[in-house]
Amino acid sequence: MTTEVPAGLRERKKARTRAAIRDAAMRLFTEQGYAATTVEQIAEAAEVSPSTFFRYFPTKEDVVLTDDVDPAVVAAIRAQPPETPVVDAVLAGMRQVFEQLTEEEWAGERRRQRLFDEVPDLRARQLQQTVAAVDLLAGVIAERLGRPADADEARTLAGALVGVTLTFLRPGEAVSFHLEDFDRVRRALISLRDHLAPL
Amino acid sequence: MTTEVPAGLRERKKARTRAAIRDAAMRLFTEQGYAATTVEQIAEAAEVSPSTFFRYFPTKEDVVLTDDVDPAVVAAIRAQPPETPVVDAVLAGMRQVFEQLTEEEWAGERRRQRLFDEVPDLRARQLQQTVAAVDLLAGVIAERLGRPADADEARTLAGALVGVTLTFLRPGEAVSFHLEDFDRVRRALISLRDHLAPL
DNA sequence: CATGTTTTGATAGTAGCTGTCATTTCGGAG
DNA sequence: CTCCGAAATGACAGCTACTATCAAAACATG
Repeated sequence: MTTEVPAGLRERKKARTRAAIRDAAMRLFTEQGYAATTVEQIAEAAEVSPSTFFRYFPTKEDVVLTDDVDPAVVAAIRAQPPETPVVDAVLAGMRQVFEQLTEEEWAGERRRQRLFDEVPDLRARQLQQTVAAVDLLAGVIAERLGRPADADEARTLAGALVGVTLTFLRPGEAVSFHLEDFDRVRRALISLRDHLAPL
Repeated sequence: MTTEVPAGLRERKKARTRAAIRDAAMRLFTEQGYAATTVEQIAEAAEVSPSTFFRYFPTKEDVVLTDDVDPAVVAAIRAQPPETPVVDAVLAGMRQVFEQLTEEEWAGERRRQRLFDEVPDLRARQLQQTVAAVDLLAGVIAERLGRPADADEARTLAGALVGVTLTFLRPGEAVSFHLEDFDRVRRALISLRDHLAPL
């Protein structure tokens, strides 16, 4: 996402090492599969010691689990004009971020997604991140509604939105997230509203 | 839940062994913590070999992850009169199942929940189960709506309902799920509906 | 009781992850 | 440029979850 070049030589080398490890790992994962790739192999391919690997990534899983889009989405939502209704602001924010992704970033995302679909452990972890995203989202929503951050109202809306989004991000689903998909989400939300009418 | 006594001696012994392992594990977990308890210790406490442990539970995590309530909820929803609106049927189904739990079962649930709150790995796995529950729920909802099982409409509603429910089952929340909590969920859904109105 | 099947235990091995400590690499002060 | 303190690295040892294999024991059935 936002690629800021850090100052010190040390910092830059660290960033390079980190990238080298991740690139090597992703390459090996796609070549031979996740389970079949050992940390030792990754370390060797990245020309570092296994110790160093674990200094950069606490677990083998974490190599795949770097996610910068969620915070970006939150920022984009926050940037929407305050008179926009909450749900529309959320949809617009998501849409903006996804539209700005470069083709290369999309490719990386797709590779990651494929790994998630294949490796149950990774999938479990990703879900955890998703749930964390609910908190983030609930925070922004609460802001917009002028409620305290832990208001039931905000948390419910966030939970429902993420729940619905999850529904469209299932394994096997093409995660393209272009205009047509947003229409689909919108339609889904409308039908949801109608089902809630009898309450 | 439904405790059916199996016929053969072999089956009964297997059930007993399984229970012994789980009981020993849960006891040790609460005594010394999850991470600090090794499979070897559990096996010893249950008077089986480590090999046997892994025959009964594929991973250490699975000892904690036995869930019989989700299917029960689905069955209860299915048992609601067909003229009841979907959302009400779901709420009623959940409520019935939770009301039928014995105090002992509640205690076990609470212990499990505490472990989930403490151990991130377990939490991740539990989430995965939750997502699987969305599928189950979507199935029943589709039935009621007379739609195909993979209809967006059903999946959306299921996703939203589970998402909202998740919101009220967070770490730190008291998972009592009695009448007052159901009112809370209902109110949350009503506010959700109102926020979806502008669409 | 004799048979075949299922369950179990022992053993050995792999790999993820942690901790420690000496060595190297880097940034800044003189 | 040089020296010094701090940070990064690598080598090593160790623990534990998990797998694979195979022989022994427990059970079911005739």
